[in-house]
Amino acid sequence: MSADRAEGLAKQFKAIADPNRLRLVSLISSSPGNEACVCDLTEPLDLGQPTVSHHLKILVDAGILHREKRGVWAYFSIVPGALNSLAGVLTEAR
Amino acid sequence: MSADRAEGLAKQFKAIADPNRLRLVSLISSSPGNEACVCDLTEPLDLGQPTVSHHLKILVDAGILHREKRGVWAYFSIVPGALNSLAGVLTEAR
DNA sequence: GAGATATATCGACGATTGTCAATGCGAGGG
DNA sequence: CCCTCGCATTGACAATCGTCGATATATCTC
Repeated sequence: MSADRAEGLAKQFKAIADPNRLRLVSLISSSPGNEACVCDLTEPLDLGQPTVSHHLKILVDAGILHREKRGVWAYFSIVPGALNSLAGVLTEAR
Repeated sequence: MSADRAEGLAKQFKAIADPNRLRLVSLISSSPGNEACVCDLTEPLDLGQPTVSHHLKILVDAGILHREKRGVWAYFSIVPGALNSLAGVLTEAR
């Protein structure tokens, strides 16, 4: 594996290598419509709103979550295939 | 997902969420016999021996690598199923 | 336009991480 | 027994990370 590819993959794995971000992904994927806004995510994680917003930004920057603003709310959903792509790296490197 | 489960999974993802550790896993899996010792891994990564040893320890502690000492050498191999288990978390949380 | 609400950004702080140089440790060979 | 070789551990350092309080921005309502 090249150093450049390893760098890119590491950034994506770093994005999900945090307990609160793992729970964010899990919460969003199990939400109605497969999407959720920040106000739905602060309470179950017991974190402040700026912290949740920060974690969501990291997941969006890594290409794992999609952000769509509708009115005052920002709805986050999982980018189709993003997690499968990461999973593929692990299964083929066996 | 419970906070405890998220904590445990995050530790495993953290172990592979580093470019040099991703390359270590890749190097070991593509080595003859699916194993390698530290001296085979320092040069391709361009890192010092203590640093490589440190990264390998993190991967062993996370249950991803297996360490077997034969004589003076320490041979590292990938724990069967460890990466598949992690990949499964990503595919089912979609 | 004034106020309320949802979210993003900023600045700061302690905690963790990746790396290295130096050193310790165990196994073999002479 | 001493010396060498492969590896692990320690201590230190800068860099990054997770979290929070304060503040800014944007959108809706009245």
